[in-house]
Amino acid sequence: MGKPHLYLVDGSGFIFRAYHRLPPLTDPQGTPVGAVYGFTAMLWKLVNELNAAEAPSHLAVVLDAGSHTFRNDMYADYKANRPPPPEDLLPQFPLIRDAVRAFSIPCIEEAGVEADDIIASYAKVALAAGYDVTIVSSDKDLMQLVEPGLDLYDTMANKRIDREAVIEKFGVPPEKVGEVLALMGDTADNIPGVRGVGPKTAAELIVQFGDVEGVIAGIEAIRKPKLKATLAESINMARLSRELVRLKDDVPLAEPLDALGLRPPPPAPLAAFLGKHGFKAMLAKLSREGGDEGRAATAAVQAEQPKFVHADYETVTTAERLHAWIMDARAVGVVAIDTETDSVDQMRARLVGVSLATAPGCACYIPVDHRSGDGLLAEKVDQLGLSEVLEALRPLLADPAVLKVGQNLKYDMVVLRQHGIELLAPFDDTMLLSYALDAGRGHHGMDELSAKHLGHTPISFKMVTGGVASAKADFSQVPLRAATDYAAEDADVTLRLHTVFKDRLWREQVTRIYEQVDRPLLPVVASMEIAGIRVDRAALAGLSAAYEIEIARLEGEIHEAAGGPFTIGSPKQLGEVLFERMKLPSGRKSSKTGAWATDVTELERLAESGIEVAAKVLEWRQLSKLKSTYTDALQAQINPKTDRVHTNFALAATTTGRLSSNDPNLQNIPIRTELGRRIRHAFVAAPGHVLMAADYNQIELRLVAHVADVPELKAVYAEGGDVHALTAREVFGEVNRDTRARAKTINFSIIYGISAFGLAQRLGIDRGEAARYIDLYFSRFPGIRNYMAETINAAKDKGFVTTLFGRKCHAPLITSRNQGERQFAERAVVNARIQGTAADIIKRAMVAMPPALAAGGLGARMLLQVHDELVFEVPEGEVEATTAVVRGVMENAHRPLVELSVPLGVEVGTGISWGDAH
DNA sequence: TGCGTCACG
DNA sequence: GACGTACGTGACGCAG
Repeated sequence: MGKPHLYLVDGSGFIFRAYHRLPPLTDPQGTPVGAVYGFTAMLWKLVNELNAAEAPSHLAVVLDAGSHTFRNDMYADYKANRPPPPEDLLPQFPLIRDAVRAFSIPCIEEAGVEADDIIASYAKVALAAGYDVTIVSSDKDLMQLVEPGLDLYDTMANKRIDREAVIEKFGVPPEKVGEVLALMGDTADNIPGVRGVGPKTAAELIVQFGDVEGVIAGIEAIRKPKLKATLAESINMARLSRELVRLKDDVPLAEPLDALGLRPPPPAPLAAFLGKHGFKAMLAKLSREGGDEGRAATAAVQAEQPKFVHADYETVTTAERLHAWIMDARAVGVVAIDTETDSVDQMRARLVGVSLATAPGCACYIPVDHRSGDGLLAEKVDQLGLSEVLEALRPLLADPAVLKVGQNLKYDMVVLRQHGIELLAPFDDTMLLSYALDAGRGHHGMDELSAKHLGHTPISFKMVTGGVASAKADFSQVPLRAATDYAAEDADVTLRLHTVFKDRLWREQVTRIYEQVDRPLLPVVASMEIAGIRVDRAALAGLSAAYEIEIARLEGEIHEAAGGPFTIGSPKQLGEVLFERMKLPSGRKSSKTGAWATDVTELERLAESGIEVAAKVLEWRQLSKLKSTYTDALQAQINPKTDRVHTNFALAATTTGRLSSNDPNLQNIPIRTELGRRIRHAFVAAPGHVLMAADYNQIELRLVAHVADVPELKAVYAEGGDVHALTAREVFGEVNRDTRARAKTINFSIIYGISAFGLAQRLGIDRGEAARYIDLYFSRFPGIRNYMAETINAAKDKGFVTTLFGRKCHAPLITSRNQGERQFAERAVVNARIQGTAADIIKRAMVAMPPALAAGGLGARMLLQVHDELVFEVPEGEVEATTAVVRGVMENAHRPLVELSVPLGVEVGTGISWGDAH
C-alpha cells in the first residue's frame, strides 16, 4: 500500500463549468441533464479510469449548501451581483446529489460555509495525517491551498495544477495567492479589491511588499501617483477583501477521514441512475467493465427501461366497438387522433382510416376505405363505411369537452374538412409543442420526437407500404393487421409525446407563444391552404414557350463562343469551359470541392469586363430558373378540382418562428426583376374579386429601433421619415443617392449580425473602410452595439434567445469550440430575435384577421403569407372597407401582448393580379 | 444524396 | 495572426 490519496471534488464549481461547456442534453423525461452528464462522466473517470499512481484511495464530493454564509455577515454584498442560475440548470442541482449517491460516494455540504472552506478543512486534516490530497477544481481561490502533497486537478482540461502552475498563473507562490486575490478583487463573487488593480499589478505589489498589510504599510514607497491614490482610498476595502478570500480551514468535519475510503461502487444503484437519465454510453461501459455484477445490474435496468409497451392494437370493424372507443375518449376527455390517407397531397387525399389513442398503449385503428391488394373489390375488406365512421366521429371532434391531440394536426384538419368534418378546439399539436420548446434543436417530425423523448422508434411508413406487392402502393392497400400496427402506434406515440411536452410547457415558460400564437394559427393556415390561389395557366404556358425560345437561342450562342457543345447547367462543366478551355481571367475556386466558382458575382465580374459569353450565361441561367422552377412547375401544381394552387405552409420548419412554404413554394415568386415579375402577374383573383397585398413597411428595422432602444431611429419612424437617409447623414455626413443606398445596406447588415467582411463585400469596398463605417455607426447608435452584445451573452448563457413574445430560438453552436461555427451562431441569434419577433407579429395578425373580417361583414379570404406580407382575395365592392380592417389588424397585431415604442406601418395595394397589387 | 445556384423575405 | 463570414427559407439540375 502506498500513501493514501484523498480526492476532494468541488461539485458546485464543476456543475457551472460543465453547464457552459456541454451541449444542452435532455433525458428521456425531458429534464435538462447536460451538466449532470458532465459531472457523472467526471466521477466515472475519477473512480474508474485514473492510473494506479494517481488513483484516489479516498474521495468526497463537496457542495455549497445554501446562499448565505459567514462571508455575507462580513460583507453584505458578497456575491450580490451574481445572476440567478440559468433556468435549465436549476433542476440539475438535485440530480447532482443523486449522481453522487449513485456512486456511493459521500456528499458533504454545510450551512453557513462554502464548499471551498470544507475542502480547505479536509485538506488540512488529511495532509496532517500523511495523505496526499487532490482537489478536483480549477477555481482560483482554491489555488491558495497548493503545497507539497496537495495539487488541483482540472478534469475538463485534464491538467494538474501544482506549485509551478500557480506561480505561472499568478506570478506568486500559492501561499501568496490570497494576497493577490484580495488586491485584484473578483467581479463574479463581488469581492471589491482595489479599483484599477488587476492580476498584473496585484502580483507586482505582493512581490514587492509581501502581503496586503505590507502594501498598506509601504504605500509611500509607491511611485505611480494614480495607483498610490487609489490604494490610499481603498485600504479598508483591501483588508476586507483579504478576509473574504481567506479560506476557513477549521470547519468541523461532517465525516471522519476514514469514512471517505473509496470502494468500487455497487453497480445496482449506479446502473439505475445511468438508465434513468439515458446515459447509455456509461451504462454500456458498466456492463462491459463491471464484471458479472455490473452486467447483471445493467441488464436489469435495461429490461425495465421505460419501454414502449402496449397490448395488441385493435382494428375497429363494428359499430359497437367504434362507439365504445368514442365513449372511452369522451370519458377520458383526451384523445389522440391520426388520419391515414392515400396521398401526401392533403388537397387530393382520400381518407383511408382513422386511429385513436385514449391512454398510453391503448389505441385502435378504424379502416374506412381499404382495398385489398390483389385487385379484389372494396367490399372484400372487412371494414365500416366511410360515412358511418365520419358521422360517428363528427360530434367527438367538435366536442368542447374533449381535447384532441395530433402530430401535425393541420394535415388531419385539412383532410377532415375536405370530407366535411370540422375538428374544433380544444386541440393540441405535439409538433407545435415541440417547436415551442425546442426550436433550433433538431426537427419536429414524429419519428424523431419519438426516438428523442420516448426512446422508441415507430414503425416506418416505408416498411408498411413496402410490404405491399405493387410498387406504387398507397396506404389503402396495406393489409389491416399491418395498417393497424402502424396507424394505432402513431396515435399512441402522439398521446405519449403530449404528456411529455405538456409538462414542460409551463416549466420552460413557452406557454404564451404556444397558446397565443402558434396553436391558434393552425386552423387559420389550414383555411389558407384550402383556399389556394388562382393561377392563369395560359399565361404561364405562354411564358414557358417564350422562355424556351430564348433559352435555345442563348444555348446556341454560348456553345459557339465556347467552341463546342457542353451542359451549361452543370457548374462543373461551365467552370472548366470558361476558365480552362476559354482561359478567361479566372477568379475563385470553391474552398470545399476545389471547383471553379461560377455564381452571379463571378459571372457579373466577367461580364463587366466585356466578356459577352458570361452575360449570356447569366441570362440563360435566369431564364432556365424561371422556366423550370416557376412557369413549368406551377402549371403542374394547379389542382384540377379547384383550378387553384394550394401551397403547404410549414409551421415548425424554421429556427426563428417564421413559416415556410413548399410544394409549391409561394414565398419566393419572383419580383425583383421585370422578367421574373411577369410570373407574379399570372397569380390572379377569382371573377368578381381583386387581389390585395398588405406589407409591413421595414418591420425588422423598426423592431431594431425598439429592441435596441435607439432614440434617433424611433423618432424617424414616429415622424414617418426616411431611416436610410438618417443613417446616411450619420455615417457619411451627407445624403445623396449613393450614400443613401450604402446606408440601406448598412442598416440591413445590422439585422443580419454585421461583420466587416460581409459589409465590405456587399458595398464593394475594402474591409478596413467597412470596419470604419461600422465603428461610426455604433458610435452614433450605441444602443445597437449593446443590443448585439446582450443578445449574444444571453444566448451563451442559456443556449437560446427569446423574441419579444417569448418565443425561444435555440442556438446550440453558440458555445462551439470551432470559431467559425460559433460566430455563425452569434450572427444567427442577433438576427433571430428580430426576425422571430416580426414573425410573431404577423402570426398574431393572421390569427386576428378572420374574426375581424367576419365582424365587418366582409367576404375577403386570406390566401398567402410572405413573411411581412399578407395576400387576400377581396370581393370587388369591398376593397375600401377591407383595406381599413386589414390595416387596423396588422398595425395593432402586437397588442395587447407587447407594446412597441415605434409604430408599425402597413402598405396596402390592390389589383387584378398579385403583380398589380404591389 | 450533396452541391451549387438562385428565387424570395 | 489566421480563419471564414452577412440572417432565414425551398426547388431545381447535375453528378456521384
